[in-house]
Amino acid sequence: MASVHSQRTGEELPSRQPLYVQVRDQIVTSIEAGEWHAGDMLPSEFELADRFRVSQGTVRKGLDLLEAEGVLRRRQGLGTFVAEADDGWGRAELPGIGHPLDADLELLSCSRGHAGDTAAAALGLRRGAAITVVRRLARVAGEPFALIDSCVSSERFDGLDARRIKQADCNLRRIWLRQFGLRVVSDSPLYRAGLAGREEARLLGVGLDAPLLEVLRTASGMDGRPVEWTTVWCRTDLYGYRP
Amino acid sequence: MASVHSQRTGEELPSRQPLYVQVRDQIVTSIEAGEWHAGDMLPSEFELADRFRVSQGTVRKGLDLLEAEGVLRRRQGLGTFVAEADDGWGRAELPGIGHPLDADLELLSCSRGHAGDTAAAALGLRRGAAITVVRRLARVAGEPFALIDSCVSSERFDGLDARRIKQADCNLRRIWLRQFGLRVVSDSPLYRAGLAGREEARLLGVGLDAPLLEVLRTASGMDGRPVEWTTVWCRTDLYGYRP
DNA sequence: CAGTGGTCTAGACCACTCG
DNA sequence: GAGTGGTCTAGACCACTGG
Repeated sequence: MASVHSQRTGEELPSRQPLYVQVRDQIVTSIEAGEWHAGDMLPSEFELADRFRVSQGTVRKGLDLLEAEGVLRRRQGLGTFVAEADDGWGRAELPGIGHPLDADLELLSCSRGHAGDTAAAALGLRRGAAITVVRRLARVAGEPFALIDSCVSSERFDGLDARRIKQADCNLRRIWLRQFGLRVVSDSPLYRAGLAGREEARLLGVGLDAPLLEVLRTASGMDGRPVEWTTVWCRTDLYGYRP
Repeated sequence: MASVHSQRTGEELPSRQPLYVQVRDQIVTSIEAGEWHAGDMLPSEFELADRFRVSQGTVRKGLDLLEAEGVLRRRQGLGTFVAEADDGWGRAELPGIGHPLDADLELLSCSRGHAGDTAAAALGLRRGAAITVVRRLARVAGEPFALIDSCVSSERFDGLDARRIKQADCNLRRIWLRQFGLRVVSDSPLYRAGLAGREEARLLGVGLDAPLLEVLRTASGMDGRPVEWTTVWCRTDLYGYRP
């Protein structure tokens, strides 16, 4: 990797990235291309250094980035592994110091629509652009906990439908990665409190006007551009929400 | 810093920390001891390397940690600077992509009490231990936005009172640092949604049973032990909450 | 035991900021 | 130009894991 241009097809990227960032990007690209799947062990740092024509320390710095982003997991004496794509909707947790609880995801709907002002701004689309809205329900111990609406550009994720989502166990990030070759990372969310409307109350099993936690978040691809806009409506009478 | 024991007074810490962690700890200790204050420039990496008897790369790794924790700020060509202690209660932000808004903090009360189960568990104290509760109000553009209750051990923060808090512009972290020589970092918060009680409604200027965002968070010292337990009640009808 | 990641060093060069 | 942080290298040794 003596030079960016010698290995890239000729696109761009902000002029000149440090080598360790290029290493990071190359590894993400390889994962997105299907060279390594979730659970696979990556070549050793020295092998990667050889492959990318950089020193082992530079490879390590790139791997450090990816571990911090949750893309890789490393264990001393064992190796570096590709992490399972986390759906990233959040987690339920008991307020008194406890571990995150397991939740089951259920697909409620997958429908087409047009971007309103908020969604368009969040996704960098023009107002009225075609979007696909995926509505899911998260259950904890069988009880409804969160209603999750995710919006993506219909153009970018062409062919996204209920069948595919169910096949992927309702894990959207897994679909982005395996079907569309795109690994995303969640941005920092914005939080609000609101009251349950008719629809939310029915789906979450709470009374009308019950207090609900609203979590607003975008997720961006490796290039930093937002590709997913998610709103979570969360009842927190039993559990708290941990990002 | 050939050995931990040669420079430590003989306490403990998990057996044997890496050198760069020891560098990090030494620097925090120096800041807490008042050697460098907020805004001060630290010695260069090479000077620090000389002082700690390690290589410049090891110093850098320690500084990287501190920058990630928000303790230091570094600017290429300029130097490394001690960051202002951030109070860490959070920030208000307009839901449609915008910057965090400035908030004014007002002290409502500073009172003594006894730890309930939650506070005791969160702070690692015994139930009923003496605690000091600081209640503050955050205003955005003059309008009440958040009610912030912070609990600390009265024993550890002996002499904490309203006068000191006002002198520090209601920035508690600044007091922990300057008066008690302790720099803390916020842990990941837990979120809930609730309804405004009589007290919260009055102070925040919302109606009874208005939806409020509840943020629960501990903050821990350099040694990882929790020292501050904060609950934020936040009205989010106008702005969102960003951690 | 061999192979992995984790730490540490010494030295080089670059990019930025200021006077 | 002098001084700073940012990147990169090559090589060494340690600590952990598995067979």
